[in-house]
Amino acid sequence: MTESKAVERDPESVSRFVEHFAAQLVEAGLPRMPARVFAALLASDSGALTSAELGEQLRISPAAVSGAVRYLAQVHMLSREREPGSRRERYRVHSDQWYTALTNREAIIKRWENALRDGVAHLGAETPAGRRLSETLAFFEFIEKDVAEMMERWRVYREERFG
Amino acid sequence: MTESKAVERDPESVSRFVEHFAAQLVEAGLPRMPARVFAALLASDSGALTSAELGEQLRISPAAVSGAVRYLAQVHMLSREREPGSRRERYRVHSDQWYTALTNREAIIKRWENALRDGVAHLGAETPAGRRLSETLAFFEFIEKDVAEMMERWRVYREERFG
DNA sequence: CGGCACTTTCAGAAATTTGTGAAGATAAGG
DNA sequence: CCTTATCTTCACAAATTTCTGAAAGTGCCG
Repeated sequence: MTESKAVERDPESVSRFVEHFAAQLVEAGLPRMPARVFAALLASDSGALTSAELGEQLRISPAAVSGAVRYLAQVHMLSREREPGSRRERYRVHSDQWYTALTNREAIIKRWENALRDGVAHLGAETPAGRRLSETLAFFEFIEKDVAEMMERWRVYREERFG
Repeated sequence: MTESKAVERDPESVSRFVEHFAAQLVEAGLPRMPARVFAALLASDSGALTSAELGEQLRISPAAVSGAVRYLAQVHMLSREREPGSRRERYRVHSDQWYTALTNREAIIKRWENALRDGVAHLGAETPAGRRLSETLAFFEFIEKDVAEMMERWRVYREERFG
């Protein structure tokens, strides 16, 4: 080590990580601003930042912060906290919260399942297309149950490894 | 039943399903044209259609079909088949193929993991932010292993239910 | 080889999405 | 109450994405 102190938070280093990780999230389908805001929170020491801090660090307008935060709250990747005795709000990532959010394609999958059931009904369960749809549907139903169990296993594992 | 015959493929009915299901896929982040093409294939009896058939059914230009197909092939949601003795190509959904494609966020997750490892290294494993990143990384590593096992269970289950 | 039946590529028009500044709400503190 | 700090909403400019028609490949078949 060339540094004598424990690691200092080098803003540029943090920023590099934030932008890089955000880019990966964007590639996975998250809109740009929400991705950047989320990455910034993830890389913060406290796990929570104010709108002003986010705006400054990411060089974006309050309006952009507001929009990104609304998006993230909606998909449960972040929660809002009121700072008592101030109108300043604080946005936080709760680890568990966002794990579930990620696996919480559940709502989406539910709607896929419904659409598929419709399809089977309209096309006829005994047609080739109907059968294909049925199998797809069965896949999602299977996955859904199993994912729930998997998350349970993760909670157990996490408990013993991270307390 | 008012119809005497087994179910007839009512084009309008098929189209309704296709558009509806495609809409759900779009909401999950798939681009519009690929979603429509994929849904059309899913709802076809043969499970495979030519470019011309797709263009006609969806009322889109050959160029649009070409673009959508390229996209879907790239993410392994479809395979191309040459019709022997013709330059006509046939695009097919293989059931299993697209299950794996869906869970094949794997490639994406790999890159997330790498970005997170970088982050831990640069921010310091013993900082609060570093620890948060580590835990997130552990989550993905855990998930990854477990998803593989889950897919194996699905294959077994599918075998016995659908042959 | 040359025609034909398809497919892909490309440049640009049209639609959509994003981010901003400015104006409007909300509520704490004097 | 009025001021001030903070967040949200809105209308619009800018960037990006999506589709199309037209032109250019590609390779089967006579």
